[in-house]
Amino acid sequence: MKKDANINDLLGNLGDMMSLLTEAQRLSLSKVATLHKFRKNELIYAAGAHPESLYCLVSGKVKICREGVGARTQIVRVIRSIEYFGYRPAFAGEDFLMSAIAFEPSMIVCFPIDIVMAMAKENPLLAWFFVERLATDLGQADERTVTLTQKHIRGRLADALLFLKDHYGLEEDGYTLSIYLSREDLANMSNMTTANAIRTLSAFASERIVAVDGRKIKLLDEARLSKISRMG
Amino acid sequence: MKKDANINDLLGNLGDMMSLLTEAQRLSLSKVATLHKFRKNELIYAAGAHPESLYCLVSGKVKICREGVGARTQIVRVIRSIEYFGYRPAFAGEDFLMSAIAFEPSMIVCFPIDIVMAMAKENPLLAWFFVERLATDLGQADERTVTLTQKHIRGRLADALLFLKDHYGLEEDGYTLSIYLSREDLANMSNMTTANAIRTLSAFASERIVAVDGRKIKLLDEARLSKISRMG
DNA sequence: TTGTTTTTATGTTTTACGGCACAAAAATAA
DNA sequence: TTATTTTTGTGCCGTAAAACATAAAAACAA
Repeated sequence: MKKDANINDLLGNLGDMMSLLTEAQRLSLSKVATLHKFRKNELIYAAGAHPESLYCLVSGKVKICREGVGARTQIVRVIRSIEYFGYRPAFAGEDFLMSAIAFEPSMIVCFPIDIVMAMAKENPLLAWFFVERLATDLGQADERTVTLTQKHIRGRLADALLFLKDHYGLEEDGYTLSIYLSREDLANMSNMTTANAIRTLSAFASERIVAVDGRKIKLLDEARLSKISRMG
Repeated sequence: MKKDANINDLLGNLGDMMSLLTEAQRLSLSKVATLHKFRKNELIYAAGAHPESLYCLVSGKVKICREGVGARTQIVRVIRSIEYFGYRPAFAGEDFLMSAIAFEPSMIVCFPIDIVMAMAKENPLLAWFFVERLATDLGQADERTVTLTQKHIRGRLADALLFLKDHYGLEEDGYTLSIYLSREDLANMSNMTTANAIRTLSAFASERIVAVDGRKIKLLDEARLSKISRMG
């Protein structure tokens, strides 16, 4: 984790949340904000740690994951820029349940979470900013539980691919997912073994639903994917 | 759903949230609050409906559940008195994803959700009240996903039993769960078929981990249950 | 370059759990 | 009471997906 100096250039771009603050709050937050760089696969925070910061991903991509039974990892959420994360445990009065790891080189601004919490308890718009995000995430978490427990392997992988498209988008060609994941990460998103992620992705490729070139995945037939996601 | 009159007696007991309001807010909310009674298994709200109310369970017990793939129901959350529920979808700008159903005869106070939201956007303590609850629920939802997807049947049922104990408590004898669920409900909490819930509960009984008398379940050996929950 | 680790790929075996069928028992209704 | 529906309890069978094994390919290091 490398600390950097030119942070004030960035604070203006942390948009949605910053605009909810009073001038005084914005100023006092900017004084305690710190900028950090993470390399690919670098740990940002670890499950079990005590939360100290509110994180804002400025550039790059981040996964939030949980070690489950017998070292089986689950990717629970993924973060894109510009998105805030890492605040839930502090708000619930808990330590981190999840770890955050950079998918790719990432720049992150950190704010002391106790300061943010104190501000939220005085600034209803800031508090409501988090209400909306938590409410949305909770809905997604519940949906995800149903998906992961009730759909079959093909449906779960189809869901993961569509989710990645929705979240990180496509490249200029309009087909290629703009995030390149290992088969293992794909498996950890879809709650299956790596071997099954490989097999199922190959099956999709041979059915011309996707095209695979290493870690590049082209979604050739989103309608089929949606159907697989819904059906089985 | 039967509407009732003696609501003002109750509003004083809706404690934690009410105490966060200004005098004016408390007064104006009390004017629009309504009291409703639900019989056992009566629907309180249905998935797909547009949220209109904030619900507060005054007495009774409620399950929040989701119809999954092929009519397989999941019990996602359970509500005890006095607890607020049904606010998430409105806060996220969504319709209900879940249905709420009374486990047993229940009394519920309803407040118009748009009024509550308007108040929260002006009253940071009220907003923070929901932040804390949403943050806690989100943590539980994520944990639950790992449990349901990675643990085996015995572990999942053990979890459900311990969860029910934590949430609804025990009767005076110190052993009997103070909620009587059908095997089907137990299955829907643990993500398994009814037949497997019956089988596994019988297994626990023959191992003297629990004692079963109809729908009454005594937890004889919580340590074993915790161990089963952790191991598999 | 060559060696080493990681990732991808595919085949085989095993098993946990769902699906189905069918009683017995209990709850509810007539 | 008797009839009917719902819930509980077991057995058996099929299968989806994990576990295991092994090899090829790619990435990375020396």
